[in-house]
Amino acid sequence: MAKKDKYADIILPLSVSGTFTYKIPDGLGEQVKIGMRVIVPFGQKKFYSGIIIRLHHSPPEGFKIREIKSVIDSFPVVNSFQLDFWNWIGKYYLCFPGEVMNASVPSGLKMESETVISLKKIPDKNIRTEPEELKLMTVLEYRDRISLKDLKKRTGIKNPEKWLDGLKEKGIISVEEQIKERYHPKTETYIGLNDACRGKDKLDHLLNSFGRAPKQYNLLLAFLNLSDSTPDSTSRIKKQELRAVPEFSDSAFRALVKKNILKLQNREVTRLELSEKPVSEPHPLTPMQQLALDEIRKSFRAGKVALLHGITSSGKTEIYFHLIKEQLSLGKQVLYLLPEIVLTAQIVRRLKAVFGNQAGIYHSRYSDAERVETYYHLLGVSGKNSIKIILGARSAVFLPFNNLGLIIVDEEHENTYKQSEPAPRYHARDAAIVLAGLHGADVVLGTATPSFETYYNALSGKYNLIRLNERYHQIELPEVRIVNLREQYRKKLMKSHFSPVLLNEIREVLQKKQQVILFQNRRGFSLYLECVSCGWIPYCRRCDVSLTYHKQEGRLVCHYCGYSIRVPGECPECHEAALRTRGFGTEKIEEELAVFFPDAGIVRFDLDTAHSKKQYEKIIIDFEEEKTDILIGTQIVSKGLDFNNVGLVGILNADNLLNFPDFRAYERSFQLLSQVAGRAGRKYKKGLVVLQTSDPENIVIKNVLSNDYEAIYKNQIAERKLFKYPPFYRLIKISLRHRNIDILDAAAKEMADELSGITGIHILGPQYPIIRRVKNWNIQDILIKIPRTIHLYETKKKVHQMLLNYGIAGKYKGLHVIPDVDPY
DNA sequence: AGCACGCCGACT
DNA sequence: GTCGGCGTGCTC
Repeated sequence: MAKKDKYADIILPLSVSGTFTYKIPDGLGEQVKIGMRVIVPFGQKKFYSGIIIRLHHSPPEGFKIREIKSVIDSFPVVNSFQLDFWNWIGKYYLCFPGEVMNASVPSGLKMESETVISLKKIPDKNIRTEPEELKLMTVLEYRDRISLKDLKKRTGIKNPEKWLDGLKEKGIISVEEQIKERYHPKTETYIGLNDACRGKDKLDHLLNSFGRAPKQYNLLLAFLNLSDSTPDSTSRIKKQELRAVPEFSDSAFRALVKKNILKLQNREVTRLELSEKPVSEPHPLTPMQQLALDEIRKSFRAGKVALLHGITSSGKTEIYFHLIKEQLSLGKQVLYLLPEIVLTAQIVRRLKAVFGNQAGIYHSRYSDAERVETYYHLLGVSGKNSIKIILGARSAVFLPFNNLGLIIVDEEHENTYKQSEPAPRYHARDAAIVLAGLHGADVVLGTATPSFETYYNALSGKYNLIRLNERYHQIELPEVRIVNLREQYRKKLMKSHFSPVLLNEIREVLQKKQQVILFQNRRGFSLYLECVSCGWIPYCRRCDVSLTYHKQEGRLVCHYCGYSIRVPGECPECHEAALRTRGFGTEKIEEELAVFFPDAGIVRFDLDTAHSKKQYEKIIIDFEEEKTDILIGTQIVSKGLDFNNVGLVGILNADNLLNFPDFRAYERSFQLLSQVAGRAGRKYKKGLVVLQTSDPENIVIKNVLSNDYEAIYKNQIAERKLFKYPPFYRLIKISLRHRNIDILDAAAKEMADELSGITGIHILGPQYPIIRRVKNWNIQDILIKIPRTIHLYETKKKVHQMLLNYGIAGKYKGLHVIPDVDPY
């Protein structure tokens, strides 16, 4: 009786529904385990690394089954907690397993084959060849192994397959699929003294033998010095250390190696900055903080999520540190989530000081290799196992934890926790709560301005609410002064975008040697061009937006698709006049401020100027060390940066924040404005906030002024209930895209009709979004509202099935259907 | 997601 | 007439 064949269900990193089943080759039956990576053939020529999620004996029917090519790992790289978590993400956020895998596994651990062409022999020159063949050969003779992609780029031939087939037939080239490993451990070369040269006698003898090679003699002496050696034992030193000494010469070094006096050794080293020892303790808590900590513990014992509602600078971080320490002493892991933007040197430094090499960092500004190493640390791979705490951005929820005791979600209300592109469109705060459930771990949500969903959960008793109302060192809350823009414009008092009040206060604060932060919401503040004569405005060819003027490059750029053109010399429409700039950006404010305050150090802080981790940190450190006086920035400046000497925060225009057409607009405005205001007046000093708006009577502005979170919450929660929005209803936004607008409209209408057939749910739309065309894709949105009273997963399943049918139905070919659960 | 196959416009 | 543009369907 032949033994039963084994099969594996495998997730591949693709946006397709379901998994793929492969046969496990007889010899590999014992090796493969769930969670391991394997290489499998896919389609005509490709190979991918996929992850095994199920092993079984039932051969699938309906297609020819192929075999796993090889097993990559000797241990699972995805554990069972992760697989359960992936499952939930897919089910809740209506996305495919491959999409979840893509978000979870660092790209350094993913493999994909590429076509590689190699030159086998140089053909006879007098053979008649086509010009394409000649071009290909020229490149191939220069680089005799090259990927198909590169070859296409270098020759400019779009479809070289035909010519390559010909060359292959003639035996000139060979074509193969090659799988590249992307992650390589970092190594450093260490230098040691060869054993044969050890001992005083041998060394003396050796040193005397360099009569005609003084450079080698000096270098060896320098090495012995550096390596702090006795004649009998020399420690190894890094090659780069030796290279730094003045005696170093490459030829002498090579000679010493060749003579077997020095020996080289490659050692794997970490890319992570792991400091060995903690150098400080968590600060002792104030009585208020201690009280809060006790309350948090009480919530944990009751199995509830703790919401720590602490005003700015009430010292939430210190409470976290005490909680972390507790978990570590229990041998548990901790996940500490922060919104991307706040992951600055400040908090990283503090965490490392207190927890040493037990603390690891994980976010998108880290390199691929660093991410793989952190991932391996959590898996506990060969010697890498020190990390117990992860400080990370949203994607850190996917790391291979196996023993989580606590998850902290700081600045819980931040919308950067929600991923909107690409799938999985998950919310890290919500996902973290589910993840904690899988591990039996506790959760703390911390914020000064809770999201209304979270606050609702706290008031209804689902979460436990803990208030922390006292500011550190009894710093007083800043004074907020409102400037009525409409009135100021009417009285012609405005100087560009600055009211006299704001300019005066800036001047005064600068005189007191204090610093200023100016906040400006980016939306609606880009610079564009307009024809002086006919009013024509340059639009993107492919998107429904005007192009933004970039002064430095002298170009007009589309912020949605990247399309860019040079600034035309005259209006292309009427040919009568030139174009002039309209609107204003942070650059312009910087320019104007420089005129008003020529002696002040002004710095712009937005995604353009803070591109890399380095630039970003430099701006912050310069401001911290008071090398700059005025910081102008977008939302970036509102996020948890602690500065000590900010006398004034100016909000240039709150209007377009308030007028944004979204049910969360007031919630977000309040959060943003109070967070920005909170930057004013740290450490013993009361600060001032100048808020410019043309709508001073607005309820948000009123409550920012009185710092009344409760009031704005009560107002908005009533509206949410009335208009059927979260937290009373769950939302799914379906975004439909099609090249052809008529097909799109028809599909959207039919889908909305069909969706309304599902019992219990409400449909809004279809409607066009604000930007109704991006990259030549026309867009329509349908909003589904699901009441809390009906079964969520059954409803979602029905909806998802319907959506999938639209994707393939013959009638609406080419329709893209993108579900976004709990959209922002 | 990539890759192949297949059907139409624009150049030799 | 061919080349190559893109739209469509499929991958265990």
